Amino acid sequence: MAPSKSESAYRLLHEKITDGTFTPGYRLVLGAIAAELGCSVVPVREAIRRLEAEGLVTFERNVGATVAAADLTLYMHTMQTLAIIEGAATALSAPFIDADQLAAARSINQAMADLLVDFDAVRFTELNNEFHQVLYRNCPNPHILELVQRGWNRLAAMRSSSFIHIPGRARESVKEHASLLDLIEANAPAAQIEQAARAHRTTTLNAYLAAANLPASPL
Amino acid sequence: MAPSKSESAYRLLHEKITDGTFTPGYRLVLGAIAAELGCSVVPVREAIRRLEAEGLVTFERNVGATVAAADLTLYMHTMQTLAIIEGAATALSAPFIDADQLAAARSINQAMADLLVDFDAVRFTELNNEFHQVLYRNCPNPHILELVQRGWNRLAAMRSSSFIHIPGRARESVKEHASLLDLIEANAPAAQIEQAARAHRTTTLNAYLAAANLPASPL
DNA sequence: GTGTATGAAATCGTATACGATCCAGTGTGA
DNA sequence: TCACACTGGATCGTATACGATTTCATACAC
Repeated sequence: MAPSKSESAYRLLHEKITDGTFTPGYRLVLGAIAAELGCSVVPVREAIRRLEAEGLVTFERNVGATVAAADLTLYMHTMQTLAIIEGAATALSAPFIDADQLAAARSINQAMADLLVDFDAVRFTELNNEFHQVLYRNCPNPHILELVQRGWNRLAAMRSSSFIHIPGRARESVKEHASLLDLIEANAPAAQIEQAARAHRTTTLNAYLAAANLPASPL
Repeated sequence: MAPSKSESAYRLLHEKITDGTFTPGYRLVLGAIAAELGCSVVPVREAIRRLEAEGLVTFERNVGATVAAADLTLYMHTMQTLAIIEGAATALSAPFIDADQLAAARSINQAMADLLVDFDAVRFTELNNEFHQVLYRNCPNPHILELVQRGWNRLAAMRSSSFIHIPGRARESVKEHASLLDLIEANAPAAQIEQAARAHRTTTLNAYLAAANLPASPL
C-alpha cells in the first residue's frame, strides 16, 4: 500500500533535514511543503509535529516551524548524550554480534584506516557512521536503539553547519575501534565494553571541545 | 493566551496516560476525544502524533491509536535506559546544586526514611520521584534533561499496570540516596557521581529483575 | 532621523465534509 | 459445523474553507 501523505511528508522532511538540504534555521512553511508534495496542509502539520517531538524542528505557535537550531554547544551536548547511550547499546548488543557482523565492522574499520593515507573527511564520516551502526544493529533493547537513532539524527542534522575535522583524531579513532572489536570478540564483560564504547565517543567529544577552547566533558 | 486546542489535547492525553487513567492498550478514538474537548479531530490527531513520537502511544494506520503496551520487559528496559541517562544528568547537575536544593533533597529523603516505619508504597514512590527530580533540576544539558523526562514519563505510564513493590528495597534506596548526597556535597568528581547515581538505579532494576526471576542487567 | 500607528499579505489554527478503510456480525453453501 | 463472502457501521485520512494571528512595509507624527 502506498504510504499515507502524512508518512510521505514525514519521510521527506526527515531526509532533507538529516542530509543537510534543510540547514538549521530553515523555515518550514506548511503551504509550500504541501504544494511540493501535492497534498493539503493537514498531513504536513502532523509530520511536523512528529519531527518536533523528535527534536529535529522547533515549532512556535502562530509563527511556524524551523529546522532546529544547532550551535556548537548543542552539538557537544548531543555528542555527550550519544556517548552514554551508544555505550549502553554497544554493550547490550555485544552478546548478539555474530561473526559476519564482526567481520563487517573490521572491514569498515580497515577502509577507514586506508583512507588515512589520502584523507577524505566526508567519506571517513560516512564509514564511521556505518561502523557504529553495525555494532548495535541487533540491540535487544528497542528503547535504547531508538534513543541512539535520535542522537545520530540530530548529529546528522547539525553536522552540515557545524562539522569540523580534527587533525589526528581519525588515526586514534581507527585504533579505538579496533580495540573495541577486540573486546567484543573476546567476550569481555558488558560493563567493560560499555566503558570502552563510551570512552571512545567521549574522547572524540573532548577533542572537539579542546579545538573550540571549551573545557572537557566531566564524564 | 489560552493554549491551542492541539496543546490542550496533548496535555490532557499526556496526563491521563502518565497518571494511569488510560492504561496500556486503552484505545484512543479521535472523535471521542475531540468531543470531550469540544474541538474537531484535527488538533487531536496532532496531539496523538506527538505522543506517538514520544513513545507514549502506538499508532496504526486506518486503525487508530492505543496507549503504548508495556510488558515487564519494556519496563525493565526503560529502567535501564533511565539508569544510564539519569546518572549523566545527576553528574552534570552536581556542580550547580546549591545548598537549598541539597537541603530539600535531604529533607525528602528523610521523609522517605520516616515512611519506612509505617510503609506506604504510593507515597514512597511520589517522594522518590521528587527526590530524583530535585537532583537534576538545573541540569545544564537540555537534551539530557529531555531524555530523563521521557524516561520518567514512560515509567509513570507503565507503573499503574506493572508496578511491583519489592520488600527491603526501600530501606536500601534511602541509604543509597544519602550516599549520593554526600558525594555531591563533597564535590566528588563527576564520573564518581555518575557511577553512584547509575548504580543506584541499576541496583533497583536488578531487584525487580530478581523478583521476576530474570537475569540481572549486564550494566 | 527615530519611533509609532496602520494596514495588507502571509501564514497559521481549526471546523467541517466526505471518501477510504477496517472490523464485526450475518448469512450462505459445502 | 466450518469457511468464506457480504454488508453496515465505526473510524480513519485528507481536502477545503475561513477566521485568527503574526509580520513587515509604509506612512505619519514628533
